[in-house]
Amino acid sequence: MGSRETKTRLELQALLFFATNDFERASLNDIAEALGVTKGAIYHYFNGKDDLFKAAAVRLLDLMHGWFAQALSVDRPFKAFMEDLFRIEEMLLTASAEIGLGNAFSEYRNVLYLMLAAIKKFPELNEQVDRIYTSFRKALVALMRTAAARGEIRPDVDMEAVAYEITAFYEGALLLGAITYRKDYKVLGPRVYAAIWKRIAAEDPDPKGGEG
Amino acid sequence: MGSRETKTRLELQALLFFATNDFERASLNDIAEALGVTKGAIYHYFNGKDDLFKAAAVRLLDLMHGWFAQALSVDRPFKAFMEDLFRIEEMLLTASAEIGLGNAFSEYRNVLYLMLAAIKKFPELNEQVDRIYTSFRKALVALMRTAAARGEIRPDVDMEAVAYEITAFYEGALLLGAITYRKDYKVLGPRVYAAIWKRIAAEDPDPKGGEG
Amino acid sequence: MGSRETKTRLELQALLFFATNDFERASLNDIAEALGVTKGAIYHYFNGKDDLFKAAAVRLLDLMHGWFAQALSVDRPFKAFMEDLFRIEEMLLTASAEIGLGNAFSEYRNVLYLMLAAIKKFPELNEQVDRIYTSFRKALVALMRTAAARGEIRPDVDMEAVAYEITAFYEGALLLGAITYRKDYKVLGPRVYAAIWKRIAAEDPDPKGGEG
Amino acid sequence: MGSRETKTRLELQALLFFATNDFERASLNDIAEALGVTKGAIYHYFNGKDDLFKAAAVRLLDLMHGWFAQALSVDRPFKAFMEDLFRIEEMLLTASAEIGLGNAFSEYRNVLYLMLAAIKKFPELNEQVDRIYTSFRKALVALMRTAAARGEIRPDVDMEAVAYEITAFYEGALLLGAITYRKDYKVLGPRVYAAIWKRIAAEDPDPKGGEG
DNA sequence: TATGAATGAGCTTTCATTCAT
DNA sequence: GATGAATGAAAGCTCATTCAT
Repeated sequence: MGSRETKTRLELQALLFFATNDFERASLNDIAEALGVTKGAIYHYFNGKDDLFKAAAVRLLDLMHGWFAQALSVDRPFKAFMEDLFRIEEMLLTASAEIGLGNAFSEYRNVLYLMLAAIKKFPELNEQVDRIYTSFRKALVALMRTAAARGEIRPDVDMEAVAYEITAFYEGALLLGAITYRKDYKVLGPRVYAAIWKRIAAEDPDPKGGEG
Repeated sequence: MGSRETKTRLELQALLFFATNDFERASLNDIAEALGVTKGAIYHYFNGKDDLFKAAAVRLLDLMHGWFAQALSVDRPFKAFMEDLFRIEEMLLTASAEIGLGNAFSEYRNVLYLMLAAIKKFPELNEQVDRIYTSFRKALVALMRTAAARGEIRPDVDMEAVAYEITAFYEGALLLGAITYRKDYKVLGPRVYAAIWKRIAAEDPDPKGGEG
Repeated sequence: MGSRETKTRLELQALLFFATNDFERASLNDIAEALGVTKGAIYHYFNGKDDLFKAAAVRLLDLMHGWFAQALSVDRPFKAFMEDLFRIEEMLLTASAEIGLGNAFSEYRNVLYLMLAAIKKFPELNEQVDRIYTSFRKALVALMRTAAARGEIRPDVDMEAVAYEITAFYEGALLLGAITYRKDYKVLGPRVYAAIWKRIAAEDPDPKGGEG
Repeated sequence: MGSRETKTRLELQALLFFATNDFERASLNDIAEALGVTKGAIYHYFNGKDDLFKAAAVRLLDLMHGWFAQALSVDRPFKAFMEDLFRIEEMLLTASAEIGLGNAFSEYRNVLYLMLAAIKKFPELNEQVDRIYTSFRKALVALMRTAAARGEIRPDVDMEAVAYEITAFYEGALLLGAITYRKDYKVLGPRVYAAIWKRIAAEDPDPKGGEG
């Protein structure tokens, strides 16, 4: 196996490891063992512990970018997209398994903690994170434009605000799930999106405007 | 100065320190210096580095609980409350200064990182965190009930879902601010809340239902 | 309670504590707690941790001296004395309880370890230990002289050698009990002493000289 | 030099060091310096200070087992064996030098202290110690059987009791030498064994049964 | 390309001792 | 007489990193 492939493999395995192990507390011995290689091998491919972590984090951000892009690229009704948002863990599992990461990301919490740890340690990653969320919001706006053109949603919607609303609510719901261990978002998330949908839908299905 | 007061002072000073210094990366030497005591003194009051961190985290959660409770206890129009939400950093600054914590919490990001680090390290804190957010949402529902009784908002609103929506969006907006360093929430947050308000307000100020 | 009495009490309690706790591993905090006083109080009466230990050890040697002297002072047949030797733990228990030391010395092992630790730490104690064993052997010889005068044992016995034999065998049996946790001495000790007795008794009860 | 050899070397050197230095009082810095390696190297091979001590102690017990076995394996008259017992320090010196331990064990006291400290600290070593002394006694009994078959000692001797007597007296004599610093055993030991020999010898050289 | 023994700086922790009260 | 908060020196231990092989 060539050098490039080995390095990639190590990055993915490290990502897998850091999904469930705190970077600062893990020793390079632990990491090497988890990766099935020796410490020396790690120093062949990376400039040290920090470098390995950063490489793994960059790879995570790349993967997230791909996952988000893929989730938004499928052409389908906007409503269907919104309904799918909280199937994130299902999506993560499928995506993880596809690239050999197993079920390390079966909990979004792991992704969130890992991302936050990486950003805190390498503030320069903020740029990349920013790009991910900016493009996510841009893609949402694009989706809404298409949906408006198709007559799915009203054309006078403040699409930028709604895109931000969806993104922030989505992240917030996952964050609350991460810090309280209650997956309220599985139940309440769809209800909230239904309300948002009602607000932006082209034809109000309930002329009286009542909720619930 | 008695033992109890000193311990409390150390906890608050540690909280202050951890607001801007990563716990795992800080050595006990750094911490002791920042606290103006010797390492031995820390061990006199705490069972070690971790114990000090946990004590500081518990104190933070207690403070957050108090801040939230106070913010929700003032009797005023629901709309005014919503408009105030994103003045969090102002509120934090005032509250911090009051208890001698200076401006360590001038950025909510610091609070968020600290809280997440503490929860990851001490999962048992989840219970306390859960209590904070649960009571926050309950207080929101109570506020809405009062508002409905006063005729401010529509009585048929799914208050539970709206409370969750506000909480999650709020946290998500702050989280996005933390990981991207863009304070979009200062601009977009109020716009989103305006849209939510329009949806639940007793009298629709825009009979045509358009946004923006 | 006066100062002198308190000091004596502390020494005895420390002895009690060191009977089951290794001196080097015990912290002064542990000791103070076990003694029911504060560290400061210990420094009132002693010059520090080592000084306390030495005082306790000296007290132990004094007690041992007394126990040995008492055991040898009772006027009775020499054979009876030998038969009693391995009732040491019974004797220790009685003696300990009498001076308020409870059952800390229910195992001779504890006495042995404590004495060895003290001698190793304070080689000057060797003199006192030497005196104890020397006087034990001298008392044995005196007992044998009396016994010979009474016609209990043969007058041509090499009393010094027998005294040494008894002493060394006795200590050796207890040592083996301490390092192997097998109390063989309870069974085999009396058998060995019976053989020794047969050798020194005035009238050979078994003219054929067979053992067992 | 391979790992296994280095570990063994460290264990033997540690044994050498602990023969004359109290384990609890010695710092790991002292030990590392004496072993000619860094503290890190010690942690490379052992799980800490205690682990190193235990490894050294186990090695000592192994060596003792070997020494005892060797001393008892030579086929010669039982009397000659008994006469040799108190040449232990000579034997130790020879054996120590053979395996590169120099003259650390020129005093049996050192062996005794080390063994007692190890047993107190690691009670699980008792099993191994027990095996050593049990096999010592068994070997003594076997020697006596052979001697009886050869007509050296009387066949009706209670061999088990005599084996215990010899072992306990031997250990006791060495213990007294250790705690009083008087090597009485060098003079009195042989005299006592002479008396024992007279008791068990096949032909009583002194028909009148007198001692000395 | 890969190893793992060895390092040493710096970490967390312990604790006998002091001293203001 | 007695306290216990505070100290600081030194302990045991960790670990990223190096380097001879």
